[in-house]
Amino acid sequence: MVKVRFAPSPTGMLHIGGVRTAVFNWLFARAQDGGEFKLRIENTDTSREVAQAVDQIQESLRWLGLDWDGDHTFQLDRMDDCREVAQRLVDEGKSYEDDGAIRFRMPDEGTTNWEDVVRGHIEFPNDQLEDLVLVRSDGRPTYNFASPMEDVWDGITHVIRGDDHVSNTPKQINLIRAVGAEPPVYAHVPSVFGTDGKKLSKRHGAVSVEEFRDAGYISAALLNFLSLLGWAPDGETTIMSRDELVQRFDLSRVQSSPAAFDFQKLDWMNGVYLRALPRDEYAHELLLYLGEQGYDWDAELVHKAAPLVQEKIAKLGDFPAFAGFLFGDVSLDGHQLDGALLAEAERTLRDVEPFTAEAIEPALRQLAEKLGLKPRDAFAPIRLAVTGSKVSPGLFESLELLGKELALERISAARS
RNA sequence: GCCCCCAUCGACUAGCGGUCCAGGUCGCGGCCCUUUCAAGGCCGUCGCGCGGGUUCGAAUCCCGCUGGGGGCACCA
Repeated sequence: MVKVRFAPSPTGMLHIGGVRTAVFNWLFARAQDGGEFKLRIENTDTSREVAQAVDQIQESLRWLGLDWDGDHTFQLDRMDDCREVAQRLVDEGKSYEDDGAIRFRMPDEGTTNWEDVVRGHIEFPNDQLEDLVLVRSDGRPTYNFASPMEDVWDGITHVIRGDDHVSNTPKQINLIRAVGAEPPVYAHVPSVFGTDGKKLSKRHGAVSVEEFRDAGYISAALLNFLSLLGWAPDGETTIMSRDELVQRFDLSRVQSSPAAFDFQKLDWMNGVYLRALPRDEYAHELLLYLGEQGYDWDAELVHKAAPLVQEKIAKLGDFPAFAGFLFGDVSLDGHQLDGALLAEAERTLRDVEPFTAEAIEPALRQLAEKLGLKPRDAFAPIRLAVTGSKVSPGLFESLELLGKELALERISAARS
């Protein structure tokens, strides 16, 4: 039976690099029958900021579908237990007081080593290991003490974490052995970089789960993408459902070299997921998203517009810019329009009845032909007049959704 | 400075001694389709960091170098 944990510290938003670690933990746990995934908050105080961060972490995890088992736990709650253990270690001569702090005596000969599931054999000379402070002089246990202790108490079998912890590991192993426990299996996963090879940070774009959500990525796509950052089931497969991910995930196949976060590929993948959605579900997602983002747009109209954009936008967040003309006035600032052509278009469209895409299309095509214009040239000014942009959903469908009255109004306004 | 780790197309990766003059995906370029933008179809571009070994044979194993990352806290 495996048991893993995700242990973020409640400082600010959940960073996407950290989330990737959570994803690996979760996939690993869910892949095993009865595997458990625990959420542990490594807090050292209980401020209001912490409470908020904890909520946000949980919300982000939930959104991604990374469910954890049982209640989340707080490191802070185990401070007394930690102090007790530290005292016992002092009594046993394995630790000692130093200026009011308690230090753990590291071995100073030989090596400490382990078989890392992703890195293989790792070995540290013990003379490199400094005596670890377990409890500060103010009585607060340190991270490098509390964290491994919690792993022991929680019965964690596999510690899957970022590779910035590699050099903490030998200290933690020695500590765990000193309290008479067996160290867990370790798997240190590589970090996530920006495309420039530097650590992923704000200037690369979105870095927190919330930001990706706000930008209109859908969770299934983000999960799929994150899973593939440092792991691949084979050389071919890229699109995998949640279930398939769980089924195929293999911790020992996780890459030992760092991966760069490619926003372009994420966009592509999000588009794949969006396009694959059944129409109604797509409209539903879109509506939900717009609501979350504070757009108070007519639901029926959004629903009708959805099929027009499904194939065209990669993120739900692109919708307002792409189809916003259906929900509010457009601005034609700085555009020079062919008045004569618009006059013709207006006249043509006035006679179209019913005002549907099927009826509009032949009418406008006929007009283009009559004027000796290529369709693209004839339609461009109309598109601009009606949508306020050179790019838009299909023109005929857009006209239909806008309605005859509004459409004619905009064309007329654009002429003057 | 010391310790640990990493190294295949621009990016994510497959590859675990011969089937690789290195495969897939994104991107990029071209063509086709086309009412714009997308989507789709076809074609193409681009890579084993360097130097030594080992071996009949190396992207694959070993050593060195170079480059990158992480750590060396009474931070987490």
